[in-house]
Amino acid sequence: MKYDPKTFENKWKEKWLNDKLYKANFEDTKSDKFYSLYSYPYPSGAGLHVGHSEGMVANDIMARYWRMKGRNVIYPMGWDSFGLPAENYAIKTGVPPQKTTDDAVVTFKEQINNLGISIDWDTEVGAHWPEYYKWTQWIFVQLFKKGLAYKKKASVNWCPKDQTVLANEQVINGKCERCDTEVVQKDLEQWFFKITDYADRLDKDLDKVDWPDSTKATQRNWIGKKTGINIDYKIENTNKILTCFTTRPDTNFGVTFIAVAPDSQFVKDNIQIFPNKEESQKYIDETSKKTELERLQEGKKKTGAFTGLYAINNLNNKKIPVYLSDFVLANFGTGALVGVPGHDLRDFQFAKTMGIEIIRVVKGADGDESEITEESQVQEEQGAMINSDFLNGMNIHEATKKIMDYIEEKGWGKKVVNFRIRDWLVSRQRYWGCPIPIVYDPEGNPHAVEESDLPILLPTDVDFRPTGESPIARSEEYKKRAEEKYGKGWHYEADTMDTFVDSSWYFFRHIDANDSEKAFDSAKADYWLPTDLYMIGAEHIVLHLLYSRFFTKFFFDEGIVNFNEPFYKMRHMGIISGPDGRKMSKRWGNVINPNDEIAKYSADTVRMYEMFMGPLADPKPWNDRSENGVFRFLNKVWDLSNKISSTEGGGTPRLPSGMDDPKLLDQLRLVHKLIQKISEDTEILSFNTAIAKYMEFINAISAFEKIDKTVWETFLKVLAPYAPFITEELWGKLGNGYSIHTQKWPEFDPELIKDEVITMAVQINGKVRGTIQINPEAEERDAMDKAKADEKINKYITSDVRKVIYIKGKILNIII
RNA sequence: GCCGGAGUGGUGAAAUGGUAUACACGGCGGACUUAAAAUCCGCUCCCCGUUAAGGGGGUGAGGGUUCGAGUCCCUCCUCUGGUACCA
Repeated sequence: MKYDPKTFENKWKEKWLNDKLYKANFEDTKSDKFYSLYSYPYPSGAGLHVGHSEGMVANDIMARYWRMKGRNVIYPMGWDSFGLPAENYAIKTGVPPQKTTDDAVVTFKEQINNLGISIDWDTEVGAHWPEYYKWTQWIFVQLFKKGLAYKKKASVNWCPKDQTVLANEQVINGKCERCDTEVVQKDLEQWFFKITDYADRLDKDLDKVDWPDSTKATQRNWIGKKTGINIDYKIENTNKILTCFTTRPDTNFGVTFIAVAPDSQFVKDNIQIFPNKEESQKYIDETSKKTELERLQEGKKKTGAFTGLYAINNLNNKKIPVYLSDFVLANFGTGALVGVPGHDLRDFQFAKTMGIEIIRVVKGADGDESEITEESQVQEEQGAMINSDFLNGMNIHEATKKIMDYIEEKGWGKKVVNFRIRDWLVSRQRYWGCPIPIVYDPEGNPHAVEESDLPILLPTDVDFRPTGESPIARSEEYKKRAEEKYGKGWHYEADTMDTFVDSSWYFFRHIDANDSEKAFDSAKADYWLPTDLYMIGAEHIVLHLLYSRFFTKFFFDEGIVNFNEPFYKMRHMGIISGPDGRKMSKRWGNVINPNDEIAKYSADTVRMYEMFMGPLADPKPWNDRSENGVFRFLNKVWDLSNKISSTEGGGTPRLPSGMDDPKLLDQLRLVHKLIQKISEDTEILSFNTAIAKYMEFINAISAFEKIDKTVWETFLKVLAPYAPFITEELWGKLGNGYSIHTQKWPEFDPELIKDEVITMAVQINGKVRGTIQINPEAEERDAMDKAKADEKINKYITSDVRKVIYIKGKILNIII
């Protein structure tokens, strides 16, 4: 009979589901556990794509492997089901987001099951389920109570097309990450989470986790920890102080101006006393009209206005003019900077434009001490100090230390650490999200909704069309609900939460998904978390991780959990491009749908091909022909099952002692080596090489007339995590009880993986001249004898042997 | 600019400092077939050599460390991901 997956894949899928074969054991809190987590997908109408399946299969192989190794495994799945696409679809078609989403979830589940992904569906969660978002709201309330959720009027990024606020992280080059529309600035009352309180820990604790270095670097970059000093400058003829943040106080003798952000607090407070008040106001008005994009596009072209104020540099009592300029950011540092045009490119550009003096305080390349007139002379990163009084001669790093201490001693400033990261803006003026559990009294003061009154359900009587105001503000039912509950004039917050709030804690809910009393059980969380393998697309490495880590640390501080990092080991799957090498897209017609591939070949083929394509993390193109190669492999596996010798195997494990059949010994050697290699490769997620080893095994074993039954059954067990369907089917056909997936992972016998002879390369002066057959444990003398006995090698030994390098089992190198 | 990652056959890719190119695809030749598909067998880095026996070269470029380098170090080039008036 031929390999015909259609006759059994569906059967096993149904049976595994009905039997709940992959149920996590929540009673067990002692065994080693394995939490296999795939970043919960957004259930889009397009269904599962090959990127999803790639990550899910990787998680699945690990889950299946560790189950067979005896660990208590949880492999949950959930839905990132709030968000813009469903809402935009509703605006276009009138179909409620609820329906679109629920339909998509059905499709996703079906597809996941078709691939044989071993999900415990009892742990399913969905961001849009009231029983889930009740607890998202509960978390908001906890943050609010601790002062970590707060409201403020802020200049925010506004997308005119989506009609909503965007987080800094969602603005790419001044454009909306979702629709590419130019983002504008708008002043609005918004809810924020105070993630900046956690900035230092978010940076430091990256040392604890096993993540790709690039991911850690990106996180660190985003957090942007900067050590520097805030220096106070007296403003001449006033009692005002202007504080500037700098990381390079070593260059302070080269300061020739101060620049202040036009929208900074200092300017707002003191514009009245600016000698050049009118000119300043004009500049402020001009710059406030610019969009983020315009500001960026100006690039090197600096603009500014002189305030008429002068600050005093305590170091040398020099008068420094104070300017306004929009290259200074109001929300970094103190919103003001000391300008050192000789040693900062931007300061140089500004000084040139405004005609400000430039002083060299660091020697240039090759000790250049000449006047700085060209951009290329601006020395930033290294060098020795000059024109700097007591700092002269020191390198910039020494000088930085020295002057920081000096300024602090004198009381002119204070060392500080600054972060690039901003508080997390969570308000969204959209419908399809988690309602913010805040109610306003008639005076407009916000109050947290009582925990017993959660969840605040999303109203259904809304008009989805965006107007810039949250759609649920126009719900009559929502208005009435608040007034009935709290009295006339009271109303609920009409904004919803950023969907990143939903996804920042879903992995906590998975381990206690049906708890109606609390968000999750602490003891369960302490047992199951942190996750043991988190697969996530490289596109999520900034926001989602930062926010999830923030929540985890908050829970830790609240005493809810005893760990402070949620994801121990994390890996990324590389993006799969179309067969033409281009990004998969409807536009190019190169989208591969896992469903079609399953129909064409089999679920096992799709699984194994996706793992065989290359290293998990690498980007790689789809290749239908290579996929066919994996299908051929599975066909061979199927066909070889007909070569089982039932008389020889008999189901009793054989040991090498007393073995009389050399062929059986050879087969045992093959399969035990396979166990070893597959275990190794699987544990380090080297799935592509593991599959190559299955293929080598099949190529080698097919040379035998008959295959021992025990050997074959061992092979099936070892293949089971990668190809769950065919192995289950063949396992049963050989008369074994259901299910192969609950079998114990075979252990290899160390005696059987040793080679008796290996082929060793022999080098003469480092050049390979031949090979010898030798026992890997043999001594140097044996190796030399064998080498000399080999005519091809011996003919190169033309003079006295000066030195011999012999490494057992590796190499013989003869130096003459 | 800054921070990552990567450059190996026609292609996807393998190689704890130890025979570079495993495994697979594709290609070529053969078997089976009326034929095709499927399947099976052989060859397949480049150059010289008659197809052989033999050599020689070769992992983006150039240096270095080493008995020995795709792998480690330095300089550079290219591609790629992220990020950017962050003081």
